[in-house]
Amino acid sequence: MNMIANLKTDITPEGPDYETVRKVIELISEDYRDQPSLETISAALNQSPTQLQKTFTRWAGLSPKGFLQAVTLDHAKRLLRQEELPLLETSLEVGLSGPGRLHDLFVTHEAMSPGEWKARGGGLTIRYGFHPSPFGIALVMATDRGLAGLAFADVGQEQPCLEDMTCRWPNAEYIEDSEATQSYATRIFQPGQWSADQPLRVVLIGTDFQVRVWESLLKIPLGRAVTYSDIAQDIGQPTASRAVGAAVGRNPISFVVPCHRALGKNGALTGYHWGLTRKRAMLGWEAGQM
DNA sequence: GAATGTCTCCATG
DNA sequence: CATGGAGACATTC
Repeated sequence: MNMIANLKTDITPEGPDYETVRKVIELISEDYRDQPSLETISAALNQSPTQLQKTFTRWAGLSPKGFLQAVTLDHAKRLLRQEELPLLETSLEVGLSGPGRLHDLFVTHEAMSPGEWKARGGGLTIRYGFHPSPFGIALVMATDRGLAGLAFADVGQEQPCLEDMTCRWPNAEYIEDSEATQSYATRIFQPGQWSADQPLRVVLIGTDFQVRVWESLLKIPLGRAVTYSDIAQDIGQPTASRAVGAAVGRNPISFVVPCHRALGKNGALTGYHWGLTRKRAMLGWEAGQM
């Protein structure tokens, strides 16, 4: 439990702001029919409209109104439709020089061998730590080869979140070491520190099929989105969209491997392992980074 | 648009 | 070999 005490001293204000933002997004997605005004929302959260506006904008880089805009079906469709650039064919190297990726987080990745996957994490040492993030509490997991896991939890839900992750590689050795994971957290959640010069090292641990799907996800730049069938196409199995969905859902490095940029063919968000609210939050937050 | 129902596909265990 | 899912599509309100 002392991990929670540590949170306060870590990067702020991004951590606490998310609680407010989360409630706003939740409220809006439940009552979207009534088009709740800023006043209604702030009253429900027991805050003044101006204060809410301020918190929200600090978090999102967007006004609540702009954020709402960014999370509508219309906008999602727009993200999907920008087909002028060769999207999934774009290699990381090509992306490096592309102006559209200037503000994206750059990643180099390696995949574990099938043998290593079969060992279910055996022989692997994984260090982990909880850190505040713009999307709630982030669980960061790293091997000496690089970032291996990134998960999210709401306050008080750290334990189930940790189990969700450790179950995936049951034979690994786990060491709580938030000092070791801190630099990853800082790097990932501060767009100012995203740079193409020093890409983030990432290790993909999964089945062959899953790894191919995750590699495909890594090619989606900030401000774009693809459908599950696009990905199926990209990995050469055009009819496997449903299996792709399952694989996307098992992505162990959420956010860094941008599974939130995978949408249904009609632009609907369709699902997210760490909660649809978080998926909305990520898409909205990213809209504010562009 | 949203909600509901049906059909199909394929990785996973 | 059974299973079921973060899909796709059609139909209806």
